[in-house]
Amino acid sequence: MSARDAFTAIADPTRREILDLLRDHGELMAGEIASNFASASRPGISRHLRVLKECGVVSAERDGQAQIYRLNPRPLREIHDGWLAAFARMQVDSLKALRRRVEGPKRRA
Amino acid sequence: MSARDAFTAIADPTRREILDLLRDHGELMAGEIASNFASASRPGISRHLRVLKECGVVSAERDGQAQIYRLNPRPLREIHDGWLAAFARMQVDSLKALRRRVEGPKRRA
DNA sequence: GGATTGCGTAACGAATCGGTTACGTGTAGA
DNA sequence: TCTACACGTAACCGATTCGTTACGCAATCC
Repeated sequence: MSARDAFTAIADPTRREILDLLRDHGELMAGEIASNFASASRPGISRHLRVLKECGVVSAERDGQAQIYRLNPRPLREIHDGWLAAFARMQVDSLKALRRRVEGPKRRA
Repeated sequence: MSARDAFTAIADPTRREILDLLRDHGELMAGEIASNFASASRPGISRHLRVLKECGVVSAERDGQAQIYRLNPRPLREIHDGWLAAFARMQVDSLKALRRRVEGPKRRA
């Protein structure tokens, strides 16, 4: 159970879809979430939900027999504002790229 | 060769470190990159570099016997400005959370 | 030409992943 | 209490991941 961080959470496309659903609907029962997927069975979704919970991007609450899942956007925003921001700020500087292409590979010691 | 997207690229902590190095140094030889890791051997890093290249977040160029790697920030910025932005915009609305805690779980049909 | 350097690849193994079916458990309702 | 429902978990499977060591190949240096 090593790398249970938000990067792991969003690495899988099915989990990203789950997060999309929760973002759009606010909160959803486990079954409601599962019924949105033809690509995976209910137990499969259940395990994705557990992973998402372990990664801290989702929280669950019992309500009778229902299990209500809710999004916790904080870890995602931390990625957005933290690690990823440093790369998003980089301009793709096509001038520099062009010069590289014209002049050929930069010689180094 | 299924999911070779930028989400896959950044899922692994070693690959994130490689991207950090390239962001800080502009461009690096494969060996220079590998020498920064005690946790992985040179062939291991070489394969990470291949994955990063397949994910489109890195480009490589031959220069003599050196292989020069360079960052391509565009896919990362696309994640930042695209999918992740929708979650980053969500405020964590602690008032709503408090109300939920006070009133108990929201009853649903 | 022969040795050295830089780097990729093949082959292998342990661990994890993502899916399945079958089952167990707690709550709701008759 | 008996039944139905919602959900999680166990067990199993094939595929992938991430690390290793051994090797091959092209370029450079003497």
